[in-house]
Amino acid sequence: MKNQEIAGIFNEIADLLEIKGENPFRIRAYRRAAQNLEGLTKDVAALSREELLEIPGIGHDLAEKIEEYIKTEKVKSLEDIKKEVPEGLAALLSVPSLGPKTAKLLYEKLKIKNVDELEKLAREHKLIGLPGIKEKTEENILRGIEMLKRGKERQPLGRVLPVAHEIIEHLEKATHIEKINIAGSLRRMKDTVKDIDILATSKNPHAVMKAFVHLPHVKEVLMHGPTKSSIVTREGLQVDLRVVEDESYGAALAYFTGSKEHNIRLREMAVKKGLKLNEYGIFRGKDNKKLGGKDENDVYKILGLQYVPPEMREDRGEIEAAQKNALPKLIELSDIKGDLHVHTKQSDGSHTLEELIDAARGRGYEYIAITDHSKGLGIARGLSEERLLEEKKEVDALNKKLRGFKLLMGIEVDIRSDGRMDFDDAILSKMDIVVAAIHSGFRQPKEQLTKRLVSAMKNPYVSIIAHPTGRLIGERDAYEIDMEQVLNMASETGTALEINAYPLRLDLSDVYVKPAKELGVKFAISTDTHVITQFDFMHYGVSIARRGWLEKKDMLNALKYEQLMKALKMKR
DNA sequence: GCCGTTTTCGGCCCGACTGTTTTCAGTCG
Repeated sequence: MKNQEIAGIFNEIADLLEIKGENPFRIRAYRRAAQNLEGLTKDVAALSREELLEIPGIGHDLAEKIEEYIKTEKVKSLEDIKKEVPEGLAALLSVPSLGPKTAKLLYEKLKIKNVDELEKLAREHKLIGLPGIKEKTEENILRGIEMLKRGKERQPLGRVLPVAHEIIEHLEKATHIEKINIAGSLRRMKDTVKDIDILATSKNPHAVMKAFVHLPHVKEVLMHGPTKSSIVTREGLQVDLRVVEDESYGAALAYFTGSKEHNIRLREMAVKKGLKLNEYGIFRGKDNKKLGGKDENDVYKILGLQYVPPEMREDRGEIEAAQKNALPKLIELSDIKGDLHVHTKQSDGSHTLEELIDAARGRGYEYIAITDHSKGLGIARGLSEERLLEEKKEVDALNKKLRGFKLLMGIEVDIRSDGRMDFDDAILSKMDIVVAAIHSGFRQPKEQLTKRLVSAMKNPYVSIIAHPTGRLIGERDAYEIDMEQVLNMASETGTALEINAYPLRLDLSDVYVKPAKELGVKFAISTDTHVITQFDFMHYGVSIARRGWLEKKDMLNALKYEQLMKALKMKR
């Protein structure tokens, strides 16, 4: 799929146009088109001109550029702008506090073409004296460069969310707050986030702001205003806090939850209805009468929309669906009846079957699947055929004793580098459930990796593909696979895909979950638990599922035990 | 550059904070 490449090109054009000081609406048109291409489930290369024009934000001009790129691997207008804007200058835009106007100024006056040159001249205080630049601006640019170097990559959701909760707890203790909530991409539960946004109401915003910038977490105060402040924590996370009146809390929450693209669509709708929408409320245009804003749902209701859950607010079609009253009823944590990927101390887990059962029951589950590693994964003490069958005996015995709870006997079978399963079918057929996964050969060519997954899915006993892309956020990129082929094959063979809830994995990513659902693929959200506290990661997986528009009916482990067993037998 | 139950031309989301100004531009979200 060339979708991402073309989206990248449109974003690049937007960056360059920005430096050129072009019409901001034209720039936005490129960005919006890029965003829509990224979220597109079909391959643009396979679309006709008419179908291209149906994509929101794509008109004749951009459709032509898409076709041009598919044919020639180039977009001439981009090559042309590149000749006008010096190479590397666009990279200056990635420095926080430095925008297109300043970038252009720096190039024109000082011939600065990249971040290194910028840093050198800023340190030598050569920027001071340019129009609109004095000591403070120079300091801010240097600080921006530091931030860029330090916090380049986005942080995994699972690392940031606990910090956010901790800060909220501290704030509530330190000062008088009425309501407080997480907003931003963290509330949308994106798999990685760049900063923490918090929204609160209070009778005394000044006191809240003061308490905030003096929290023990604070390493640096970036901004300290009467209703809005920003700090950097010792972990290097930026936290923005905004305080609003109770009357505006809902509108503000909607506004600060974003996404930006979702908000822009809402405001456009408001304008068309003769209304005005901002973080203070939703107002009638002619006399500015406030129509709502205390509750978040006011905004959606008055715009004639269904309430859109935060995880869906990405402008990936949720607004159109909400207009038609056709939003899916998203899966919830309470729908989850069990965990289908769990390790014991037989392989690389830390607990006995009994301990795992207790922990699972404590979380209200009806069942869990025991899926230790297979023999090929020596490093994880993978089980031989004999040890596997021994474990199965134990599981059978426990199942006879247990009341109101079931163990599924399973295996996380390794998909070998040639695509064969680590156990033969005779063994796999004795399992209730088979979870297959790639654990090695991540650097094989795309074709080979795809072939391995396809061959696993064709095996009648393989129920689920675990962590389908193998990524470890911030540590290891996903291995390369032909995702379209994998999704099609999952649908065709009736093999479910795992949404691995381990915070560094969150794999399959929500970007692929939605297109997979549209193909009819089934899913399982699993924690891959090795230590019992990891059972609590389930909610991260549920969030990814919700971001992918999944419902209860899409999920294997939302089924009751009997239905689940029936579903698992269907493929065999 | 896109888009049209007010339009095929003229709109296009809105406000806080900072640093530089002396009324506002730039940046950010």
